[in-house]
Amino acid sequence: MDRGGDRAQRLEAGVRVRDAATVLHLDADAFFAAVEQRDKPSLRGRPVLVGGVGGRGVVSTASYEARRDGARSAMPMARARRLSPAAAVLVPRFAAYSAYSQVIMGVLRELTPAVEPLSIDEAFADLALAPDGVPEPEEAAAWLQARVAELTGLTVSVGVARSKLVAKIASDLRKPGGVVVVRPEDEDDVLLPLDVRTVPGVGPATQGALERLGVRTVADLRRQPLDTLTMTLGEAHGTGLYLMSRGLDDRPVVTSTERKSAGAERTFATDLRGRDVVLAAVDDVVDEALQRLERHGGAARTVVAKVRYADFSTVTRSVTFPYPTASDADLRDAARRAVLAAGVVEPVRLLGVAFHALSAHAQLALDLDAHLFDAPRRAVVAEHDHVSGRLAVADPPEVATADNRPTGVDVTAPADTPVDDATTDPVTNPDLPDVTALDAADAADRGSGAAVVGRPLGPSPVGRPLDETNARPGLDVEHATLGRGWVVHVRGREATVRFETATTAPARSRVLDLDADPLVLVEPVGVTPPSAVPAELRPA
DNA sequence: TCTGGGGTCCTTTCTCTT
DNA sequence: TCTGAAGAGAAAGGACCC
Repeated sequence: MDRGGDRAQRLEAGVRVRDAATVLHLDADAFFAAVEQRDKPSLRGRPVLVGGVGGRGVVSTASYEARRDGARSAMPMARARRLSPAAAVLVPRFAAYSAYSQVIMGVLRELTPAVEPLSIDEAFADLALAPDGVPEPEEAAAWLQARVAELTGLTVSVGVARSKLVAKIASDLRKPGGVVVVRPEDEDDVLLPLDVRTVPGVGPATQGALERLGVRTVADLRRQPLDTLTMTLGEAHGTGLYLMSRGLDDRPVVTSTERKSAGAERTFATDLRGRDVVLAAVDDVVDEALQRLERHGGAARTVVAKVRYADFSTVTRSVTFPYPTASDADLRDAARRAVLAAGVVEPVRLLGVAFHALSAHAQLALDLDAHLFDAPRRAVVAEHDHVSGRLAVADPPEVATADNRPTGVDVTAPADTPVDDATTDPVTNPDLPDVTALDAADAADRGSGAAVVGRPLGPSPVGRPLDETNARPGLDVEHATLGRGWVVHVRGREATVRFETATTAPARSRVLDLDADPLVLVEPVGVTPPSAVPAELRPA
């Protein structure tokens, strides 16, 4: 027997799939948009786009009404708005989604303690570990949907199968609000006709590679020899797809996973020019990244900077400490040096900072370190030159400057860089109105009643008075006498607001003079079960 | 049409050590 | 002292997911 076939046989024999459909996958339908429609009654039944509202924003979630117009996730927001001109365009409110998510995960845990959240709106659950015996898949799914609807007013789609792979595919087959149970004997009927793109892990690049092999469906994929797939897609991906095409997936439902990295990145409305402007922006991004790091252990050993230039090319550079550190100053300094190592001479579109090799405790910087390490608390900047293939390692300066920089890295700003970039750039100077974004907002507002205001938000504005600089469409606000509502649009000192919540009737928008009627930005109210809505306001 | 932001995982290339 | 092989670890880039 040929070695490839032998290997494939061993591989298949090593996978132990279950013999019954006990893996459940739950997926909340159009989650962000659905939560917005719950919390904003005037948007129910209307197209809603949630995502970045600046000139470079993309759609995170489109409601089903907006999808009917052709809007999709990951689509540039500008295009989505052209396709769905009546859509309300809102910024994401993660605090609200997180509250709804916790309720949904809690419902799953009523069913079984073995719940693996995949993201804010998706989870696996192992029905085989249900405390009171394994439930029938259809009954479990129906109960889940009813309970989630009762507590949140949202719909979820559910797939149940004997593996994560098939359960996840199944939950996607009858969205929204569907239940698909695939029993082992029916698996091939479901899997084989599917487009290979529906297999998790097959994105545009893999699809293109498979297309060149003549593979379009899962059935086509199954006909490919293992060696062909591993040579085309690499060892891990190739063997993974070989097994997936046969429904061979024995990954267990894992209830806890360790966070591997934490970071932040920001795309600027206008490309940044000049070293000082870039470094100032790095500090803002580092602040956000440090906040996230704090929530996930607080210490990291590696700092990775990402720089995306105007032409969309992306460069990453990293700095690794001899041991994990929780020192904000050290981590910030490392991030600045890594960004400089990436080079900042061209216009910068995006800056990112991520911390890797996380740990709960930073090692103490003992005097001993001075003996163990030539320079304690000093990291190494490694500059990997992919053209020459050589790695230049330099002892970086304590504080990087244009004259005092890692070897072989040109971080000098162009001589003609204006010194007042920070004061002319609307991104770094929030005092300047973003005229383009506001004009676009007006246009959207006329069509939709919901609007767009530009510029990224700084630190959390909750608790601050609403004004033109911190206003974003969809954010929650409160008025002393009119109560809670949400921002439609702010121009100058004039705010358009709808005073409505999940428990009120839809409200007309009201225009307020912020000097006479100040509004305060507030946290989302949380999850309101439909039963809390007065009976006369509930939909028939 | 013009491409977000949070992540995970994999592959390739290289260095260092034994 | 030099050379080569093997393995571990780091760095960078890329694909993918939601």
